[in-house]
Amino acid sequence: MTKNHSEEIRRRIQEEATRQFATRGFSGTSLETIADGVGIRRPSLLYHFGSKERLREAVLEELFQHWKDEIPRVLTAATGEQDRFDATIEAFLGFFLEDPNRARLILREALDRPEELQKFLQHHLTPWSKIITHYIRLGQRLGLVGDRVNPEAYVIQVIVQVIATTAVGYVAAAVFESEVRQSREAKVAELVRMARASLFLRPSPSKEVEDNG
Amino acid sequence: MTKNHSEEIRRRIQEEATRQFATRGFSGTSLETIADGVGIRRPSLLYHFGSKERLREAVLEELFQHWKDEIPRVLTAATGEQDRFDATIEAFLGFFLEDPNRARLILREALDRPEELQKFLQHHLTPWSKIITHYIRLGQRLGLVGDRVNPEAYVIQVIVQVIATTAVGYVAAAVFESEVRQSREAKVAELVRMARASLFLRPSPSKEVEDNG
DNA sequence: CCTACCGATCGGTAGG
DNA sequence: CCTACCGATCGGTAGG
Repeated sequence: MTKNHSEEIRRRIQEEATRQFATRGFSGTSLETIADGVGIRRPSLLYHFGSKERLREAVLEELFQHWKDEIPRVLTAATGEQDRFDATIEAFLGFFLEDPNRARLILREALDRPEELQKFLQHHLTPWSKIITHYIRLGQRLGLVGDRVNPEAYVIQVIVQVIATTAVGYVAAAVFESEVRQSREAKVAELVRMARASLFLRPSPSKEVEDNG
Repeated sequence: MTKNHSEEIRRRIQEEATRQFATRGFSGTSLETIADGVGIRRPSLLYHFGSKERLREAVLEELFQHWKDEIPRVLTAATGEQDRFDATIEAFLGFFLEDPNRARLILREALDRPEELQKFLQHHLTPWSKIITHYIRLGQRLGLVGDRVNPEAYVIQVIVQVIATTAVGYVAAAVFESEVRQSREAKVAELVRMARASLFLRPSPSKEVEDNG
């Protein structure tokens, strides 16, 4: 009884905190405005999360856990080279498009606490990024991927690109007047086109391509 | 005499504020720590810049002015298609590589005050970004640039990529262990390679290419 | 350029 | 889950 209600209010606090931390930043958000958003008083919030710092940790932990759960589901799915590329980048993009605040939180962590984010990336993402570079090198041996591609640097660039575009891409779009301003879909489509065109040697190979003589 | 000294201390305050705003954010920085960094007291700082908000405006104005001055110098220089591409992206990248805090400040503005940044981009960058898309369309007519390139979306993606990579690229590099971690140069080289490979149809055309029959 | 001081807001605690 | 209260820190002002 009490427990269900307590978990529910905890969830609502964490949800509100996620939104406010993402849009105004950690130091730009006060516990007062979070409590207001939930409809309770600040000391009540502090009963559920002992301190502002603990609330921040809970928000990030949920985000990272969600991300970690998503990765293996994606990488183990697809089969062919092109297939694998499509599935990976679409799932990766989809995760952040589903809620751009995820990308904003990560970008803010990269700016505010770079060392801590690096530790998380190193411990939880390294095995998976190594798998991706392994497949890129396989593609190079098969003659599908250009030799001038630097697999590690390529993966880093795509990660940065996906997160930055979903977080603040709409702001950058203001370099054009509204008549030609690009929709979110157009920007995402161009991102995928660029990632693909700068990886594969041929524009859109069929799945059976195996002979490169 | 007094004026020279006053201008000098103003410069030092602005410099220190630029560094602290970029690394800790506007709301994460107190006037006290800025004054400390300069070696004066907070009320003395407030004599030069009437308020924290005015200091922020001065910091951003300097950055934006510097950027605006740089653009025409670059775009009017180069001649050929490939030349123009190299000169533009190198100068654009160089501006942020020279001081990554510039990229961090812009990224923070995009997160903290998106509407204001959009206004700046719209008023001061639109003419120049239109020139770039004009040249991309010229390249498409000449058969040098692929038809599937969306000129506006491409420009937006490259802008986002350059700023995000120079601001926080080194953090993302932690997805690999230190043995294979990429140097700044490797990441920048890959960024340029990706931008080029996803724009031009042929890998590295010679400069004299003008006949597309 | 300083010291001294201001009200407002911050995160957090006591006690119920 | 609340009211009442805490010290610390915030940006900013007075006055010299």
